[in-house]
Amino acid sequence: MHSQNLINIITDALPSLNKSESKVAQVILSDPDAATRSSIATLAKKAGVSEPSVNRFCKRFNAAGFPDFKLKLAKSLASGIRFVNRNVDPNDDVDGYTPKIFDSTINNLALVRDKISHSRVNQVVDKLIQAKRIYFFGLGASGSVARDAENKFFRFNLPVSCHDDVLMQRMLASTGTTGDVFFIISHTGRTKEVVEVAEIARANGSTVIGLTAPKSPLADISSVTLDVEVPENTDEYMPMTSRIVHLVILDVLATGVTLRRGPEFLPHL
Amino acid sequence: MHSQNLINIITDALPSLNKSESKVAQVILSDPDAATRSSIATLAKKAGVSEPSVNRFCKRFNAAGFPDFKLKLAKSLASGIRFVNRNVDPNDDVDGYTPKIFDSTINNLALVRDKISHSRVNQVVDKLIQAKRIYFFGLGASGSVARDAENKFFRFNLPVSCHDDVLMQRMLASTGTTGDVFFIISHTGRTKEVVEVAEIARANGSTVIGLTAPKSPLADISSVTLDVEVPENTDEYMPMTSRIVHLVILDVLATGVTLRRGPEFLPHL
DNA sequence: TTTAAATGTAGTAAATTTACGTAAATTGTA
DNA sequence: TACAATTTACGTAAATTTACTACATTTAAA
Repeated sequence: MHSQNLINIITDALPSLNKSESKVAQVILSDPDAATRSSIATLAKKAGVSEPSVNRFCKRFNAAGFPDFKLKLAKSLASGIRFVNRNVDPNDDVDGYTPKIFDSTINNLALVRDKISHSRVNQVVDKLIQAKRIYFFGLGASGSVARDAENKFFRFNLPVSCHDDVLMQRMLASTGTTGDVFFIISHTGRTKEVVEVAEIARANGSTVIGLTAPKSPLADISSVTLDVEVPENTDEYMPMTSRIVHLVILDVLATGVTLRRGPEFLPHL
Repeated sequence: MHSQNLINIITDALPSLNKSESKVAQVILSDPDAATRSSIATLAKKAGVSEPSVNRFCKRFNAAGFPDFKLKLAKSLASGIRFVNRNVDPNDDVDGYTPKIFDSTINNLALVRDKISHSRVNQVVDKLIQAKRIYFFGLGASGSVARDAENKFFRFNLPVSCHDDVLMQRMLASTGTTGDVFFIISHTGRTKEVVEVAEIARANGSTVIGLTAPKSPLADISSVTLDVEVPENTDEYMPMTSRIVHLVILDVLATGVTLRRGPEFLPHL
């Protein structure tokens, strides 16, 4: 938990708020920028609550009062991230859907940036450096993530390979031994085939790293899990952003490995 | 155009200010953060001027009034920290490099979000819908981007394929005809082989869409170019973020195609 | 039914802005 | 250079808006 964004904090606290507080929260989240420009009276009216309720809301989030809260909110907005996660509308034109898709991706990245466990990242970097051999596994959309990872790590001169078909994955998992690392990427962590492969690998003493959803079957069976909690896709037109998050996490891991190994292992481009 | 930092604006305007205004400016510049937290009265006292002078100062800098000015100042302070593209330092530990890599990716996405030509996106969506067949081409890191695109568009039931080896690309380009769309992805747009493939495709009357750097050879030869101007990688430890930007642009295109074709073509998951 | 928590009302204090008047600076003219 | 005319800068005080506090009422929980 690094520089937590006020808007994320409010979103997280949403379920624990009482009636009038959540009304205030909704108004603020629906248009945070407008909130920074309005007075306590107008905001209270918009939310259908009294002015002191707004004030109490602010204090609940560690602000001295309403003006201080607005200031903090403004700072949160300044990061170039528009947190209002508007869904793609079937009637949207280019001007509509283009920024929405960018914003949604950016938003999810910011979320994971603030939530990802640094100690887990460190653990995984350890495992990758110690690995005799690294296998990147993924199916479907995660297949191209695995391929990207292979590409990147190969340039670092690490013993890697990548497989996106179940049969090959299963075969390799069953011939793996201690010292082999199976890096398994999955959005849901619930695909039967993927979990089975992980089970086989672990049964043979290999290390399994899961880049997947927390509390999923794959997460449970992995030696180390990198949890990626990306909100459910509520909108059918909105693309799956977990791929992107996975890619960036792999960038982080690659950087971690490079830094740990020192400059003499830098890739030659 | 991004709005310049308020602190820079004030510094620049310093010589053109009159007596009391420059007094106010100096107090604000000496400690901008304190300024955001103080009232108009305390600030006026500190500067040795009257309260309306402070108010007038704020209005001179296009603020509605003092509170609005403080808000803008706060944003400038926050964005100064966030937008500074901090590079990965060889001595960084996990807590250092992890947020830096996320931030760098997020910043680039925000940049392209604000710069991408919506009319170009529309043009490309047109071409993709009209295409008899779509080929996604990429080499190296762009190869996995191409694969991801194939995956996505395939689910929309479009006639797509993906190729990441030069020989196959060249072969397909030379057998392409009018109605075929070659979607070529390249970070630099300067790889000799990639440009050649584009040339061959165009010579045979096919449409070439370039997802690449502006003013590059590939951009020049493409029928339509989607420019991705991602700042040069100054830091050797910082991963290439253009891949991610490319993926998101492909998400945008896929969404555009889906919306244009209507709900009956929605992919079944 | 009692108690505690949540929310609202009304009054007050603080902060901000406006209107207006005076002083300073600038300009033009003799 | 001196002096009036005019503009611009600045401050005072009043008006207005805004935010906060103390207390009352409602609502929910025990």
